[in-house]
Amino acid sequence: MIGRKGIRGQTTTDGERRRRATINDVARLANVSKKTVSRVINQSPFVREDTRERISAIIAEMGFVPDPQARGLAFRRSFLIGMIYDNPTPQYVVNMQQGLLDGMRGSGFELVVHPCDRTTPAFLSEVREFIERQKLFGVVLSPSVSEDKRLPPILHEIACPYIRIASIALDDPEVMVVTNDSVGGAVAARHLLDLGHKRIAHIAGPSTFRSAHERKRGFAAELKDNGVKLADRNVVEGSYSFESGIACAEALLGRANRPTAIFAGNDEMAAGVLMAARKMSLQVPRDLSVVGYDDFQIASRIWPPLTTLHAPTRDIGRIAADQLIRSTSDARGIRYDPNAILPKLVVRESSGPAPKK
Amino acid sequence: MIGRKGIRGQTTTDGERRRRATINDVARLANVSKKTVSRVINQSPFVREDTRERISAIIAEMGFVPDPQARGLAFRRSFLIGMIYDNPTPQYVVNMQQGLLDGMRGSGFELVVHPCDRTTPAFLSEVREFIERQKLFGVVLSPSVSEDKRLPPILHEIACPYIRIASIALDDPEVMVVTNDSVGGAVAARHLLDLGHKRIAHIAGPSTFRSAHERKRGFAAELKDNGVKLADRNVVEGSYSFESGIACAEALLGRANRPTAIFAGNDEMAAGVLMAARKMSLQVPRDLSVVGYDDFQIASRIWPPLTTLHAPTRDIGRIAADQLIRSTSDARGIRYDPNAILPKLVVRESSGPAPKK
DNA sequence: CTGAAAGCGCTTACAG
DNA sequence: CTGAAAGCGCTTACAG
Repeated sequence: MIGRKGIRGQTTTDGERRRRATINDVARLANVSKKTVSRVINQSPFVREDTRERISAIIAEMGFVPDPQARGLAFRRSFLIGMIYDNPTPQYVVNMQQGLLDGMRGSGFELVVHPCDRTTPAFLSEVREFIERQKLFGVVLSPSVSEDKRLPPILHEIACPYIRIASIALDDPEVMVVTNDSVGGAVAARHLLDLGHKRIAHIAGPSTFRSAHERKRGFAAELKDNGVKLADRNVVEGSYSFESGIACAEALLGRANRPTAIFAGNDEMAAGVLMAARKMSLQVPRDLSVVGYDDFQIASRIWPPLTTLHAPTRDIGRIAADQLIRSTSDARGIRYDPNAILPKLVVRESSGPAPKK
Repeated sequence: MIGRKGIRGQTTTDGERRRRATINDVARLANVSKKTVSRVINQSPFVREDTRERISAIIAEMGFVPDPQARGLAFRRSFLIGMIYDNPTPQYVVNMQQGLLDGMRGSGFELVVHPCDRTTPAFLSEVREFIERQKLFGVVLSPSVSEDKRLPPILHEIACPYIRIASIALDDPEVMVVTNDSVGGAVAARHLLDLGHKRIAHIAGPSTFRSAHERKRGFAAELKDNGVKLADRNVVEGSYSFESGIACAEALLGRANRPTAIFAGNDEMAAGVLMAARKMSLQVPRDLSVVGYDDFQIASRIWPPLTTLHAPTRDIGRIAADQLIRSTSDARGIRYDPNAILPKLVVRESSGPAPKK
């Protein structure tokens, strides 16, 4: 080799503008065809070991990285992963994105974000168009789009790998990351039972979210198993918003024989419960215990700091990306420990012993 | 034409798997060369009007959309816009993303998100690698990466268009969206002055954020113009975090002759101030007025609801994307009204009249 | 105003 | 195990 001068790597930073190295440059230097370089890039087993090593060394020295666009054109598939979501909570969105990026790091894939509105008529065709146009490598569907029955058939039709994140297994285990929200509901119930509560209420999330149903189901079942009935009149449905939390709490707390504990379907609604309690001059947790769900930042900012269920959203994202990337390789299959992503109770100051009588 | 059967549009949804239409399909149907179709796609003026109309009609009927990957390969530039950020606040990130997507809608561009850590040694080379590898169409830099002096020269070198979002004009106006945080600081000062406060303190953001400096500068200047000095001892520096807000507030409020009003550099720190005040049994706003900055969701969830400055982050994002996309077209130049993106005071319950003596 | 050729940087399908 | 040819779907540079 005639010194670094002949090498066109993108790592050189000496002012001079130079084009990035291509597969042809590598092939020339290695004295092989570009097809052989391609085999090394794509880890084909049909390359002699010493050839592979020689080429790998040259690739490393040049800092050659294959052009994802050219590769994508030839593969008829891009190296972009789409995150498709319609979740209204910023914290969830950011945690999930972070997790996906964690799982994609070093893989050469990039993350394209795609918020959408599941209630519009154009929703399905719009998502399909997006995927086909960008020839996405795959998509991660987060709640509530992940729960839409109409999407998987379309994704199969256009041969787009996907991972669905949802509170229960709605699909083949290999394409699911299950967040087990019913377990979280059960843990919330156990916590309140342990504190001696009997008159317990629940503010559920909107029925359009599967998580709302699962959190309620786990909560009610655990209460029932311990001889405490969650009366219908003590269950009201909110929209996962702060304002709906206030309204639902006012309804529950305005009655005679009001509940001594409320499990809200998420932190935002729990914050609304605290606000309503304050307006009604109820002390939390003396007069009323409150438990939320999510453990977003808000949980520790409000007063009193909120007892809640921590969902490891970022870890879930990392696992989802990992599964998606492996789904098209030989290493397919489920590799994560489902227990690692169970919701966990975080006890703060919004829950306490049931008032005596 | 022999009916819809001969047309390979991606809008057909009749089960049958068919490849997407290409420029060749359009050319064949229109009886022109693909080069002419290409001219129509790229809005070249060198096409006869009736030819253009005929081709446009066929494109519309087929639902033909050019493959961004192939186009990108030929153009040596992708149709991806990168958002590069290191802001710790989820709400900011999501609002900004939403705004960028608003500005990109219908343009054919997609948004690739790229969080990073400005403090690592590999930061610059990593960002450069990302842009070069993906041949990004352009990038939007949000604070605090937008404030890094080292980045623009690199972006120029690799000919990557960019927009910087920052509190002051750090660059050519055409590549900036300026958020005027000093104006927000001044408005906060005026509000507290109007309420009769004299002993006023400030919890600044970290000096690594330009916004921290600008908010403080505007605040101090407005106080000074009205004969109130912001004493050095009444200015402490936090990190924009909740915890730092608590610590700084404890330092300020623990002293004799404590301030009657605190302007915190953001809502998170303001929430910390409220938490500290509560622990010290100070009533807000009776004993202490608190003003924040950002008007994120948290501002209306905590107690008392926070008086704060609303920054129209989503609008700013939309404008940034719009500027970026236009920067490479004939329609370049600044098109937005700078007044439209000024921070605005939102008065809630955390600020009130200064205590009498 | 329009087109035939060559090329963007890779991979597939086919030989050897 | 390795390579020459053709192709992915577009655009640039050059003719006419």
